[in-house]
Amino acid sequence: MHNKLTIKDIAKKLGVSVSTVSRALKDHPDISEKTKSLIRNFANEMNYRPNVLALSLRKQKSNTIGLIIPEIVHHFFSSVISGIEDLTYREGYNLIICQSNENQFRESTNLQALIDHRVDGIIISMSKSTTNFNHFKKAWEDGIPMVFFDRICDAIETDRVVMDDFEGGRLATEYLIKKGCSNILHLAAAPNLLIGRNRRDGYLEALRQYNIPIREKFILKCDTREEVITMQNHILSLVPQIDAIFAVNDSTAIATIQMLRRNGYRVPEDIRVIGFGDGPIATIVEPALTTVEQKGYDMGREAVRLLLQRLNNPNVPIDYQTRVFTPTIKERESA
Amino acid sequence: MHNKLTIKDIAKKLGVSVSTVSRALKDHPDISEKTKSLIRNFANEMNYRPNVLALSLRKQKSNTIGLIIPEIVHHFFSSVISGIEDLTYREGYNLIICQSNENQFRESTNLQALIDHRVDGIIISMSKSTTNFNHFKKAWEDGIPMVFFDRICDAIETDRVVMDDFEGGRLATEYLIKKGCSNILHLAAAPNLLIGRNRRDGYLEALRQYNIPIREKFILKCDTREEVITMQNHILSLVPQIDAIFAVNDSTAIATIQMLRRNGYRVPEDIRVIGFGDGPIATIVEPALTTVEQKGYDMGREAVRLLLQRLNNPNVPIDYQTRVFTPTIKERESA
DNA sequence: AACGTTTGCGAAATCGTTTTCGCAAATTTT
DNA sequence: AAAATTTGCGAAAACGATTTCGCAAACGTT
Repeated sequence: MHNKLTIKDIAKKLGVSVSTVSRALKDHPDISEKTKSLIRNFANEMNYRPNVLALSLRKQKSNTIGLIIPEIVHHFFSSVISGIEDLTYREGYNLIICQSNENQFRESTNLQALIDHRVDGIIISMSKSTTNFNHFKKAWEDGIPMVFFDRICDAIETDRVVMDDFEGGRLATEYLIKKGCSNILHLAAAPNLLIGRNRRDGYLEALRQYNIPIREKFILKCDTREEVITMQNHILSLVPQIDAIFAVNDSTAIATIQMLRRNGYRVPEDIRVIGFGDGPIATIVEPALTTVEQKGYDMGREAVRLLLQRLNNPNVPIDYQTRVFTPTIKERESA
Repeated sequence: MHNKLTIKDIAKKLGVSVSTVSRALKDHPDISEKTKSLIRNFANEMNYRPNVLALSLRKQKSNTIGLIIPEIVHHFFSSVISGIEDLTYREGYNLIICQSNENQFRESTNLQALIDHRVDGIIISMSKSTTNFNHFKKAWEDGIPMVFFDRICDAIETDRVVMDDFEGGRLATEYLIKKGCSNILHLAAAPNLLIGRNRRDGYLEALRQYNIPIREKFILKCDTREEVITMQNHILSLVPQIDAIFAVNDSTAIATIQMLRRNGYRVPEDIRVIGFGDGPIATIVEPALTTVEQKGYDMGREAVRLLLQRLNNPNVPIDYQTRVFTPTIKERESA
């Protein structure tokens, strides 16, 4: 088994040197057409395939890029992976994927493993639990090209691909205001999450823009389906005073819609609800969820593009770039 | 940049030979404790990391396994990836992921790329459009260990991890029958997909078991949300004669439920609907979808286990194994 | 003291490529 | 016809590790 044909075997079989075979297969001008076609035909016939490992070792380039992602089973992240995979495939790169499981230790191990594998570059979204950035710093000092996306690490300077969460929060809130709402409840994420803070700040900004007073009690920490259930009574107690809800993510928004309907409220007639982060669940709920669209696939592709730009110009120093994806409102029925 | 320290550098710096360094780092008994600790300390201090590429080339083993998956953005598949990633990580393997996008040509290219990379083994779920199996046959003849999961290729003998789709189909149909239904429409997959055939056969078996006549017109090729919309009129024309629907997957089931409700039917009172393949969308729809549970994460882990079993016993011939995951009904409200 | 055995290490081959350098033979130039 | 150039190819050194083989020095045995 695994009797892989090598360039050496071909050379022996054909009575030429390995250098000649190598050159013939690469169409080097030093080799005569006659020899070239002899070698090429034989190689094709025998289905010769070069050993990528040997090649990478020799060329000091593995044509592989690494990806560290907090969680694969997650619509946004899997969309990003898909975008990354599509582009790397087209460009002839391979993709090694690691999952940090939101765990700093594992993230650090993954990073080391990728570097050990001599990947040409790394794309990362940081784990939630990461508070120490030494592993990133070390990799950065090693000079390995990195692109952060979505959950960026601001302790080091790298290329970045991010959503404009602030603008997303502002847009969502503005959308509700333009529909005539002025008492808007915000179901927010935990305050230590940058993303959540930005969305909340966008919410606040929209209120300010339209001269709507900000009320602290209209901002609730509530960012999971479960939490909606736990906080049901609290939320319902506020409902008589509000005419819209902006939830920090879709599953919270959907859970809220369902909770409201079970309690006799109509969406969007009585209360408008808007979410954040367009996934497959948004189209399933009734009424279909109006939400802020997150373009995971495109962000993935952009991350690859930034990385390749660096890989293809290894000695040209390029300023670190940050690509910002401005979200758009995906209008459906709930708001 | 990228001034990676090699074993040669260490040898030179310490005035010993490369072989000594290599052996010292691997704790070979031929090396004296004194030399060992000298070398080890230096290596640690300088943060030496072996070059995996060189190692793989020398050892003829890359410690990498390849995965070809039809679509990453898909709850079942991303669960499988997660299970695969978790176990490969724990066992010290790396994972190269390719996405065939349900495209035979790309599947074949991916396979070749993985083989070129000298992965130690490959885990695959076949693309929907694959009708020619030569690429698999060639890989099989090359002797590269393969494990198929879910969408297996029955043209070649390999290890397999499958759902018992037949039993799933039978269970789902039986469930409906026991609820008192006897005119059950089956929305089926394309006939070239084994999975779809098995689910359909399970459906037929249940009907036979309960002496319910089989009617060809109650089996429709319709396995996507879009197709439900295209075939809406056809489906609605059958509705007066039926009391239940068994859909080959969840998104079809959900699209059907919504289509039915828009047309004035109540689920499950007028028509019961059951799906297949429990994902997050099943809990979102109203009424929540009763469906056949698919354990993607566990299947992924099992695929890795089968593969490792072969990789760890390279010369022990093991009979090809097929691991069958028997599904269970996840009872919710729609059936 | 002569011989055998162990200890500790180095030289060199190997894995499969690419690439620099060199060198005959063929060809062109003078 | 001699000199200069070009053509076509091979030898060998990388890339970074492991591993077989060999060999000197130190040690133990009679």
